[in-house]
Amino acid sequence: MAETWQEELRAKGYRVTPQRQLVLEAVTNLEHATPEEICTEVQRTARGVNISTVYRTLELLEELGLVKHAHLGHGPPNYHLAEDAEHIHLVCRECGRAEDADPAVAEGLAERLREGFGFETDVHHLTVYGRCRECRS
Amino acid sequence: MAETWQEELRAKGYRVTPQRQLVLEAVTNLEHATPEEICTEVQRTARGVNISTVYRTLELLEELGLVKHAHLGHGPPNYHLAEDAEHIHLVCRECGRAEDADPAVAEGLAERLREGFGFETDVHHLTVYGRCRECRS
DNA sequence: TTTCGTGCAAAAGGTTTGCACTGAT
DNA sequence: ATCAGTGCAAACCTTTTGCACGAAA
Repeated sequence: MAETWQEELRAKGYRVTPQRQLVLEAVTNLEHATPEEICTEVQRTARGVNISTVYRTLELLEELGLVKHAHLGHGPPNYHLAEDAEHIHLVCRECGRAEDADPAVAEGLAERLREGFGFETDVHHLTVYGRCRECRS
Repeated sequence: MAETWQEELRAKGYRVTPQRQLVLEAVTNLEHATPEEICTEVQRTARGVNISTVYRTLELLEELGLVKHAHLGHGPPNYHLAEDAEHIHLVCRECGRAEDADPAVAEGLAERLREGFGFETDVHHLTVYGRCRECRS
């Protein structure tokens, strides 16, 4: 970590604002959250922050590689820190809940896709649909 | 195939309508399509069909197990016949395009998830995010 | 002081719903 | 003759955009 994200922002001509710091903090604290949830969290500290600012900030932070998002089922996307431990999402089609699993379960998948399709897999965002233990019993 | 889907519909108290037949035909012909695209296809034959009918019909057909849907990135969901050959989706984060791959590339994944999590994987709906060959070069 | 970033409000998708009428049974 | 299904319009929800003001540099 040679430089902080604040320095990186400034180096690229972006400004460091309280809103941007708060959104990043919220993503850090919530771990997995929708834009709406992030906005609510931010507003606990700064009531005035607008949802459109949250969207714009998330887009920026993703561009900088600080956060990532995944699509888990129907609803809005789900944001988390890029530096969080990699994991895959198991989404249950029946109860809709998502649980995390170690990327090791997908061992071999990334290699086969790279060799067979020239496709560089983002294991971070692997989403597997199916039925969870509870719903099966 | 002991009974046709029309019989199945009637058996469950639903009615067989031209709209339902057309939507199922459209899903069959388009192979991978959004509700909007399906609607457009249906309207080539029956101009009056409304998008809300398409949504209601897709929901019904999915309930009956005739069609399935997957979420590929940002946009609207993607419907296809349930009986279509199983395949996984490779979605490129850069250009947004999706290509299909043989489920064999995910060999071992389903087994590990079942044993480790009691999770029954729906290989049909496996979506892998990453960067495609073109965008990498 | 110069722009960039923000809040606000409106627009823009995509999806759902209420209602009266139509048509499958 | 029923009442499920449909078209239509409006509501809804999430996300994007235009604009004028406020604040970071």
